[in-house]
Amino acid sequence: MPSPKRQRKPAPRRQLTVPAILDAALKLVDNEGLDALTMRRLADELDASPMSLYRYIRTRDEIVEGLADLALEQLDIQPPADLTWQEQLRQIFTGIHDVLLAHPGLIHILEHQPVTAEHAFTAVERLLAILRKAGFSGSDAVATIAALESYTFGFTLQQRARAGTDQHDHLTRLQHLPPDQFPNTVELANEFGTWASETHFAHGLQRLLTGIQHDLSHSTTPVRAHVS
Amino acid sequence: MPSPKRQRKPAPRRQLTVPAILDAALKLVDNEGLDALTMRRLADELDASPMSLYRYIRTRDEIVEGLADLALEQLDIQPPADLTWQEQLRQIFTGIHDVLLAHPGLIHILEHQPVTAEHAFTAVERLLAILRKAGFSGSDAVATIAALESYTFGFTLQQRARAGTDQHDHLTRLQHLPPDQFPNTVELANEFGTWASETHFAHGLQRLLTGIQHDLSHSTTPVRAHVS
DNA sequence: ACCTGAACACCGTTCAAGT
DNA sequence: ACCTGAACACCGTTCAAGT
Repeated sequence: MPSPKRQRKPAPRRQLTVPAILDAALKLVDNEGLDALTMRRLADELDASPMSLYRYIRTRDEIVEGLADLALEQLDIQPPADLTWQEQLRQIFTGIHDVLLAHPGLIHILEHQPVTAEHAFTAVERLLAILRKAGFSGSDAVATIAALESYTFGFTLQQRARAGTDQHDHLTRLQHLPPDQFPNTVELANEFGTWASETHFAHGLQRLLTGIQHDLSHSTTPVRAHVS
Repeated sequence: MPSPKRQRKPAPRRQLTVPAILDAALKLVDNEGLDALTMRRLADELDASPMSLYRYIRTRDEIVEGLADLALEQLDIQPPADLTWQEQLRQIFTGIHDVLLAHPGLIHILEHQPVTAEHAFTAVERLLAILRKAGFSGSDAVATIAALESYTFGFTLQQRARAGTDQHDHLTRLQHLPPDQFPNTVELANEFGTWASETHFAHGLQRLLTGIQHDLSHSTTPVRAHVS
């Protein structure tokens, strides 16, 4: 005796939405890497057929783009304004580094399609503001951002690549190189155990900032500078 | 009247060899990107069946590893010994940058599997020698190499990503951001036309070297330094 | 409107078979 | 010894069809 109102559908069947799809995709990419993001795997995760996703996104690449934006949302870049510009930059790029590490797949996304995401623009705007206020010329500010971004990006990439390898193997391999051809490498093999560590990141970032500051304070001020 | 010696085989059919396979693979990757490196495509290029390649290599990944080594061979890093260490480092990392640009696919290979290739070791050894001679401690030398490599790597990656996008589109998009939210970005939109240019690379590298030098000359000398 | 199964043109790789 | 075709378990995506 079936009641007229009984509902036999397996569950209220949560609606598919773009955010739900992106959430599932980010989880997949963080846990298993960008390669694991297949339409079929993703659909499985959402208890749907691969084709149903195409109602919401046009192509797999569109999902990938969306992921970049999603992860960059976490970049809430507002260092205290009373810090020196060096310290503000240091905090911002350390924050970027942290987000990149937290989402292991993100870095492989950003390298293929340069950051056109909305949230990237707000970060750039804030960086420009800090640098202009510190006295950088417009073109110098842009060059400076490019340098800091390159360093942060490249470093995190090395860190990621390193994480995927057997560290012990690598060190013993270094130790057993022919000492006549590789005297320094063999002697310093142990030092490579800390290669691309967090300490290295902070140290290098600091050095880059030092160089930038040195450059700024020793260049002729743009105010009525004469070409000699 | 067939002569007993006549050979009817369609051509001497050049033998497949590992170097031949790698050469074809590198050509493919340089021209069409890492994704174009398919066993089937590669076999086509060599006028063979996909399966024949498996006589010489165990897996596609093995080809990719081989490519890294192949491209790094071109790194003939011997700057004149009478230059300052800064200048020697500058030349070496500019050289690395050039090789990475010359083989657009290489960078996407190196990021996934950290450089364990034979030729990478000789570059590291030379860098260590230069830095030790300049007075760097062992651990500092390693940190310094990591920083310079990160910068070079990250910069080239941005340059590559940039190359794949419509530059004009990007600039006009920057120009038309809401000026109240993005005043600096809009004002400096034109400056982004030179983003990740060769000039930027040289400038940033120089600044990083300046920071490294500054650090070195201001740190306590390792000779009988007291901990205060 | 929303979802789906079958199909197409691709992958890397295994296996048993050809010369 | 060297090469190969068929097959397996995957891809992204199109298309016509289901409710």
